[in-house]
Parts: sequence; C-alpha cells; structure tokens
Amino acid sequence: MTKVDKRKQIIRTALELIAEHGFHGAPMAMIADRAGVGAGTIYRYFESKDVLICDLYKEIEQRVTEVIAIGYSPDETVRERFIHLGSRMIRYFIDHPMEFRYVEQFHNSPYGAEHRKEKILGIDQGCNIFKLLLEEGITSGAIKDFHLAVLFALSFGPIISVIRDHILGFVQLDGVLIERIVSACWDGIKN
Amino acid sequence: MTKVDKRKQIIRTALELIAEHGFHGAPMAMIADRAGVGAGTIYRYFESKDVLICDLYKEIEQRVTEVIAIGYSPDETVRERFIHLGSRMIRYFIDHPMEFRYVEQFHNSPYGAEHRKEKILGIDQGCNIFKLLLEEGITSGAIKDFHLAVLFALSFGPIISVIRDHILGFVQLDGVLIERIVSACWDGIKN
DNA sequence: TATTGCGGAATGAACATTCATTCTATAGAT
DNA sequence: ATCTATAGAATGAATGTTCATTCCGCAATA
Repeated sequence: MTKVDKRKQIIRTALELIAEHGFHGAPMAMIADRAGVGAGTIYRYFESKDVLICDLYKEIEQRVTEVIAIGYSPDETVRERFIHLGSRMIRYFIDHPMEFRYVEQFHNSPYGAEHRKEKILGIDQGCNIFKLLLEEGITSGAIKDFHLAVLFALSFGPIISVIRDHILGFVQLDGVLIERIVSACWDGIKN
Repeated sequence: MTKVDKRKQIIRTALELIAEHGFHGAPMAMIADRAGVGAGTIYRYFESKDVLICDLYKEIEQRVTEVIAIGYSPDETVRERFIHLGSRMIRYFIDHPMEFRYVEQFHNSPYGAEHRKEKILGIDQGCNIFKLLLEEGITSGAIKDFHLAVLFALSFGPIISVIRDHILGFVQLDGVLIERIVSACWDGIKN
C-alpha cells in the first residue's frame, strides 16, 4: 500500500467507525485494526486523534462545498438558486450518509463549539454561497428581513432534520419529495 | 441533607456538568465532588452513570411537556395553537439553557438513537400534543400533506437551531422575534 | 549497509464502579 | 434522661478496565 493509500484508508475507516459508534466508540486500536495498519502507524500520518478528527471534518466540508456548487448559476432567481442549493445538499448527504452522521457528531461536540466560534468571526467558506444568496434575497426584498442566523436556522434546520430522518429510515426521500421540502423551506423565508 | 435533597443535588450537578462539558467531560468523581457527596453515594441513588443520564433526560422531557401545554386551548385555530406551542418551547429553553444543551447532547449520542427507536414504535408523550395538532391540520387542509416526520422537521428544525444560536449568543431573541420566527415556520408548513 | 516506515506490545493516565469501613439517627433498655 | 444497640446511609480509597500514545525491534527499500 502506498503512503497516500494508507492515509486514505485510515481516514476512511475512521469515518466509518466514528459515524457508526461515535468518537468514544471508535478507539484508535480499532481504527488501526480495521484499516489494516498498526496502531502506531496512524501517528505517522496524524499527530493525535484530535487532529485526525479535525482533518477528516475539513475534508468532508470541502467535498460538500464543491458538490453543491455544481451547476449553480447566478442568473437564476433567488428562489431557484435556493432550491438548487438545498436540494443538492440533501442529495449529497443522502448519498453519503456516513459523512452526514460524522458531521453531526462533530457539530455536537467540543470540536463543534470551537468550530462555530471560528466561523462566526472569520470567513466561513462552507456556507458562503448560501450566505451571499440570503443577503441578496434580503436586499431585493424576496426574503424576510431576519438576522442571518435566523434565516440559516429556517433553511438548514429542516434540511438537517429531514436528512437524519431519511437515514434513520423514518421517511423515504425521493426527487419529488426533496423538491417539495426545500420549497416548503422557501415558503418559510420568502416575503 | 434529606434523601430527596441529595438526589436532587446529584441530578442538578450532573445537569450542569454534562451540559457544559459533555458526557465524557463529567466524570462521576467530579459530579460527586461538586454535589457535595461521596463518589459511592451516587450509586445509592442511581444504578450506573447510564441510568443517571437517562433518568435526568426523562425528568427534563416531562418538565418541558408540562410547561408548553400550559394555556393551550383546543378551541383556537390550528395556526394559533401552533404558534402557542412553538413560542412556549423556545421560551422554555431560553429560560433553561442547560437543559437545552443537555437534551441536545443526549439526542446526539447512542442514547438518542435508542430513544428515537422507542419513540417511533410506541407512544411519544413528549410530542403528543404537537403530533395531534399537525394531524388535525392535515385533515382540515390547513397544513401541507407531508409525512409527519417531515412536518416535524419543518417545525422543530428551525426552532432547535434558533434556540442554539440564541444560547451561543449569535442572535438575541425577544418576544417579538420569537413570534415572527414561529410564524415563519408556520408559513413553511401551511397550505 | 543505511535509512525509512511499520507494527503491535508496553505504558500510563483517566475513569466507572466496588466494598470494607465509618457515621448517623432512631429505638429500646436502664 | 442517659446510654447502648442496630440498621441503613454515606464514604472514598482501591480495583480493574479502557483507552491514547509511545517505543523499540523488524522489514522493506535504496
């Protein structure tokens, strides 16, 4: 196995185990075992478990950002673009349920709090497109004049919730339903 | 200290420590210490840490259920009742931020998965009023005909999200804003 | 042969839980 | 009223377990 492969293998295994069993149900020894490497080897690629966890998060965040931006056209109406981003996000996480579960775990942990603080201060790349879109909507009068955090809550809150329900098997989402749901979110924020 | 007081003290301390530092940042020894009891004493009241954690959750759930039902009148319109429940829930958690953080931690943990499964099978007392209200809304045509899980997502998703933002200091919620937000949620689910 | 990467046993810290002991409060005896 | 016996509550040091991390000898490669 090459160096790059080994790193990938470790990251992939960590994702699987942590998504399924949580940070504390995924000991380094188990990750090493399932990844087919020695326990010590992980430390050649990641300084500590914390670093591994954070690096993995960053990788996922970047992948999501890239994917939801595909096919995004500034020429469309605010509503159309909102539906585009919302739908793509739901689709991405439905196709990558482990990444979703991982991200959720991350957000609800000490790492998440840290992460949020950084985001509110600096530039949050992850939601940048969304942010710009919502701001444009407020300015043009298409969207209710709420604080940005509230608009995020009204948009992402249901989306996250619905993805979780799908992954847990409570609902079965398909293309039509996804569109209807994102459209309902839009009804919540539109003027 | 009486027996009842001691139990209360242990539960209260567990709530504080776990809300702030997470399940794994709140060792039994620390809980005992801050509660002013011996480490072994906790085990006279709770069989294990797991039981303590679950009992505490149940207590919070019950308190919330009771409080949001106050002043609820079946005579009001579906919309009015929806606003009532949503607003009261936001208010309750704003007034009890530690309970909110605790509940969030609980939901995003192995306990939470277990809990969800039980809920979907049996009678979930916690959201029973909400459930009945939404079902009535669907029947009467006041609410969009979505799967119940989706309606829950559209209603609670933003509410949870917005409470968290308030507690973290991103937004400052007041009576007017709360009403506007819950009203926006209603716009999302109404027909 | 020298160098680099690897594995996995060894280490030590952190924790939940236990249990032998101490304390406390009540009841009965004097 | 005072003293003693007893049950049950409380205690916290000791235990055993579970990890993250380190370390050292081995193997592959150059």
